[in-house]
Amino acid sequence: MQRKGASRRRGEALELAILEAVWAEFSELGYLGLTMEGVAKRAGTSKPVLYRRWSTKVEMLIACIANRIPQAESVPDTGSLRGDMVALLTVARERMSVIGQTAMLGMLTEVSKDPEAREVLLGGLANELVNMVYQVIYRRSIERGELTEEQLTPRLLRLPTDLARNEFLLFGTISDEAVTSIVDEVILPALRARGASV
Amino acid sequence: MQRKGASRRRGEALELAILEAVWAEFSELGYLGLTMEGVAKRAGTSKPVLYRRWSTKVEMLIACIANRIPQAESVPDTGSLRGDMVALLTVARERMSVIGQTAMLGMLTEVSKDPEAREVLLGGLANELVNMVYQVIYRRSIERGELTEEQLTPRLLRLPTDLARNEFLLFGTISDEAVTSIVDEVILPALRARGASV
DNA sequence: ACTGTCAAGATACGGCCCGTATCTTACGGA
DNA sequence: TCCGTAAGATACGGGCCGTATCTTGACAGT
Repeated sequence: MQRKGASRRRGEALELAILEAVWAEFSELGYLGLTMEGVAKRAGTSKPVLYRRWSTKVEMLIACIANRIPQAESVPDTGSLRGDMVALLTVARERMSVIGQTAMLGMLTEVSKDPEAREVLLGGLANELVNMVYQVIYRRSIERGELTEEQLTPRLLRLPTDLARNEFLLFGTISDEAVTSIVDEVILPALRARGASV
Repeated sequence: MQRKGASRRRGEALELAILEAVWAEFSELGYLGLTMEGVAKRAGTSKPVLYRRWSTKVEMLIACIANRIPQAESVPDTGSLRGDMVALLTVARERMSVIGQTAMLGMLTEVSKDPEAREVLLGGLANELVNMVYQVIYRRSIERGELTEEQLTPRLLRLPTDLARNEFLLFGTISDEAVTSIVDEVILPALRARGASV
């Protein structure tokens, strides 16, 4: 289409240019306004080039986001479980804000038909946070002697991320008040009742 | 379009026939397959008739669901907070299953642009369950002397519904295991840590 | 019974985007 | 240099959108 004088791109250079265009379109028009045609035009390429790589818009967007949010930044060691947890939820909020409410809902929608795709999505983005809960925050707390391994369950590991996600899917944002009430009224009490001294 | 010999419907009779058609289309084709054109054809009417009532597909579906799920059945009194809570989550699961994962995501998507519409959706369907938590389950528990009013917070009232919704939005279903782990590892412990004897 | 009003119902339209098929053309490796 | 492969352009049928227009039936008031 465009790029008349330029040389023909291939491989990774092309792919990055496309993902760049995906992000630009997504940022300007939002998830609903994101179209294959628009991306192709913006990237100076054509639809078949996109469909050779991704078969749906969401798949493409997931690739784009995975490319933009490579690694989760670590959570600072605040010295207390409460502080760490607040910091984690803040990180979660920022990561979700980058994606946006509509896009998250859209991804879940696409992925709801295909359990395998769900694994990719949840395993890739959400589990990163869940793992951080377990491998960083709770581990620090165990080392401080506040928790024991046995007091933790898979459900408790998921809990912070689940509540943050729910809040974000409903309201498109996570207020400071939401963060503190989640931590102080749910997470910490649930741990205490299992014997933790947090 | 169709209904050649029949008399022309008006008002409520027409409206109910349309909502019937919405439900039929939705059940057969799912949320993504639901279209204004399809509904119009199935109801034996035409698109303008639909657009005179609802401006979007979701708005129409919400009206349909509100019509189909009028009142929440009450939760049986099992004699214990744990039993009541399990029963509530089971009711929540059934209500959500009727709607379906994709439709719930779709509704949230449409509603994400319009805070006012969100109030309608959440206030109408979700709050029904939240109110049941407060006005039925917790109240019974308070009467049994297990809880006091002061131990409850808005966040704790929302908690059961929030966790159920999150589970359903992610997986499209709420397993028995999910129900019990939510109750036994999160909700009850969180209450106990605040002084409840449940 | 007559008539005016209003919504039902039918149809058609431009538009957007989908997903794919086809063809030419450039790149890059052997 | 030649050849395979993928880029890039284009065109297509199709579906659904949302709206404008028109006719016709139902109902109410007199």
